[in-house]
Amino acid sequence: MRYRKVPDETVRRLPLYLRGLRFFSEQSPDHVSSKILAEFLGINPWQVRKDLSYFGEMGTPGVGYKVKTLTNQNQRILRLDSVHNAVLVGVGNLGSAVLAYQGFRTYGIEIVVAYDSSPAKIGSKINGVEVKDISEMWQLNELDIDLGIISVPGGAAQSIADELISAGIKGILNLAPDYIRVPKKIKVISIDIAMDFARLPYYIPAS
Amino acid sequence: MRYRKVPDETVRRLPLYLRGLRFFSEQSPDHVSSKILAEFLGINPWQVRKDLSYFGEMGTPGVGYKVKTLTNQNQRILRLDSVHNAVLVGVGNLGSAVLAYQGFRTYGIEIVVAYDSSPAKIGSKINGVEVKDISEMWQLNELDIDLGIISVPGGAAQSIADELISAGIKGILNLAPDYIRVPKKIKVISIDIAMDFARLPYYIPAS
DNA sequence: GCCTGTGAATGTGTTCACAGCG
DNA sequence: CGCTGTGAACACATTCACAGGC
Repeated sequence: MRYRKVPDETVRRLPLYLRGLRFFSEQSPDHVSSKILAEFLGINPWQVRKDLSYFGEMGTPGVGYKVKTLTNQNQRILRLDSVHNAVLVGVGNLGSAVLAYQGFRTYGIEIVVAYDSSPAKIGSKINGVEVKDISEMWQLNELDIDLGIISVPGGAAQSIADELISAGIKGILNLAPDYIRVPKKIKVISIDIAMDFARLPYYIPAS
Repeated sequence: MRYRKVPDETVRRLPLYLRGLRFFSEQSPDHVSSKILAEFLGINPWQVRKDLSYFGEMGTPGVGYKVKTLTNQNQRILRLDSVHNAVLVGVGNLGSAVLAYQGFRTYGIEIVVAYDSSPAKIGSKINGVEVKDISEMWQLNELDIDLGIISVPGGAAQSIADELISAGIKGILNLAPDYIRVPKKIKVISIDIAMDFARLPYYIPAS
């Protein structure tokens, strides 16, 4: 199966494997089997094997996958082997929470600067990150930042995205409830927590 | 195509259509076409038509879909036509942000109580929602709550999920980076922002 | 002429079953 | 004998193309 196109769903699961590998590396073993890893993550063993096989032969028959090696390979594939700097725009409730959240660091991603339009917030520091005036976003060009997080209210995301892109950002995590139109070169991943929450009742049998 | 099984991906998009419909209802028109709606949401017209057709004939050829009617139908399908009460567990950064976030209300979901283990937080009110001691979660049984949000640190989600389920919760939005094992009757939707963010560099061409 | 609804065709992802290595 | 890697079978989702209603 070498050299076949990697399914997007496989890419989506790569960070999940990283999460599992991190867990097992804190435990004991040198090796994990697809079965053990899958069980921990709540998926099937053959899915794990198939996913990993897209990138070459990663494991050893009869033994499993070497935790450390697989972690490194996985990080390299996701380009998480080098540090990525990120900018966050919109220091509201969600934006502040994201700033305070340490979870990105474990993947080698660091938020180095934030922007907001509210005078009350500009100049302050949240979790060690300086909040600057949104009208100074052009300065981003000077910095080595390739990722952006948009956590502004609905309706405002498109113009922020445009600014981020013209400031050289290559990938955007969009937390606003807006569809944003971008050039093909730019990758957008959108999360709308309210939308995900809203489909939960569908699955609940009538009370 | 009547009476065929509704694809999960279609259900996932229903709240998206609701988002679009809300936008257009604030504008002018009685009707929207699949083309207009699709363009606003960043998807294809035929996807919109196919999705909606699973639930019967919703539109009028030559005219489009009636905004108000489609909104009502959509809400009924998602069971968002009645109010749902929710509980949130874990009033950290993310949990507080979610409490303060108004976005759920527009879907008819209301967080009515929160729990945390930190004495500093217990007894306080965040955005009008009282924070109670996590050891009192059994009291949930008394209330009419069917949804739960888990926003505790990684590693703690499973035990919280167990408690929520034994307190009668039917659906869980899991924001913690944990896989949680639940009975078949219970629906879990998991969001791991860090994980989604972490696959962004994969799509960015080498700098 | 415009727009919906939908079978058919296509594309994509998952699951299976097993050959082959350690 | 356990576990990986993978073609093949299957399941699911998207896209197309167009018949038919307004």
